[in-house]
Amino acid sequence: MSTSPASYHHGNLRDALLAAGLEALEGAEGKAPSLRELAREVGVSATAVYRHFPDKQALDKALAQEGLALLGSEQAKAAKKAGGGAAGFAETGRTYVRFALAHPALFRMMFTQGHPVGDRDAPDQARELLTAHTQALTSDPERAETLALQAWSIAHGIAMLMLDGRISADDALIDRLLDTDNVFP
Amino acid sequence: MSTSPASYHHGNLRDALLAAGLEALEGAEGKAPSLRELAREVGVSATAVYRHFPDKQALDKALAQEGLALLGSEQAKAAKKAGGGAAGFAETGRTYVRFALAHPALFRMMFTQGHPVGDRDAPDQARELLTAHTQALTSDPERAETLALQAWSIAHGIAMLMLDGRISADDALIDRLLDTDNVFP
DNA sequence: CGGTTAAAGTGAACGCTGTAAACATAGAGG
DNA sequence: CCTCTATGTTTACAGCGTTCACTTTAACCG
Repeated sequence: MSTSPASYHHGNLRDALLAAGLEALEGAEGKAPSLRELAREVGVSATAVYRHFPDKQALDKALAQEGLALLGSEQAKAAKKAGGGAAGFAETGRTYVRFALAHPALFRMMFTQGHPVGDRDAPDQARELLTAHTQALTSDPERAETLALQAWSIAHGIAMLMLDGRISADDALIDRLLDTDNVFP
Repeated sequence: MSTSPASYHHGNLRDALLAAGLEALEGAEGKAPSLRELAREVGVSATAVYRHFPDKQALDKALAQEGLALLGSEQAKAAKKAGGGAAGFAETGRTYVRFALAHPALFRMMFTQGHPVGDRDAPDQARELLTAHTQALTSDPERAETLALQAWSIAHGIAMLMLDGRISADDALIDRLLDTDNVFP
């Protein structure tokens, strides 16, 4: 399964670009990779990228969705490990913030480049988990949606403020702020 | 008090750049202005900027602090108008989110370019209001800090998610999500 | 008042970026 | 085997942030 080295046609440039992109987003704190940088990394001319993505933003969007899927799967795993229910729900929140701190550039990309509110065509496991969990907490659908958005907001707010260095990125602080005993009684 | 028109020395380039920057951040949704663009706007060569800011990031930082000051003053005014106390506190939250929606690019700049957690040398009225309000709610200092950071987080989360188009930027929704009856009982 | 000095401007140049256009290659199907 | 098309390449352009060497001008001081 070697990456066929010196052929004119790469084989699966698209996947290679996404892989290189994800890797680049992990290293070198916060710096999103340039299109040319990725092309160089993969060993291909810059304009070859345009055979697979209409423009740089499309590439970024694809990376964002990879990130979204990754977050969703991590949350699902964490919730399951915690035994589901309220404990599982709480764990998805912690996982959300920790994910942001572990992959800052990816996380930013996920929301900067993400599809807006009414966007179909993108499965979002994280979102599904959220609504499922809150719907289990109440029978009132509107109340469930409010809870969902409040929970999302607080986790997202903590994540962003920590990423931006406004509050210290401290694991104990995450727990303290997410402690839902008082927030969602 | 005319801006002396065609002199070699501009007079107060720094202020003019900041003003042009703030204006640019208002128009043209989301697009942060380039250094050259600002210089053009002010009628000066690009490199003149470097006499007043060491690099672009310093300019952005200065713009961010202008924004922070603006937010603080709007919050203070809103809190006062609401009569202070808990009602005033609630109003600062609403004002925070509305400010973000009214000045999206500025708001992003404020947090992207902002001074990190331990940064002195920058008065932050918004932050002061926050701690003052939460300290009035409880005698336990740690509890007050937790409340402050939770309140900040939820407001910031709502603001960012709305700016990024993840939840609809709806005024009624802001009130619903910030409704602290259940969040901070 | 005149001369010097330093602050505040200029233009050209560099390497980087995203993107368009015209051209080259190679693998698949008739 | 030949052709067509998907996928690559090279060249080019404008815009970006930034450096460097230079010019202008206002302010200070003897």
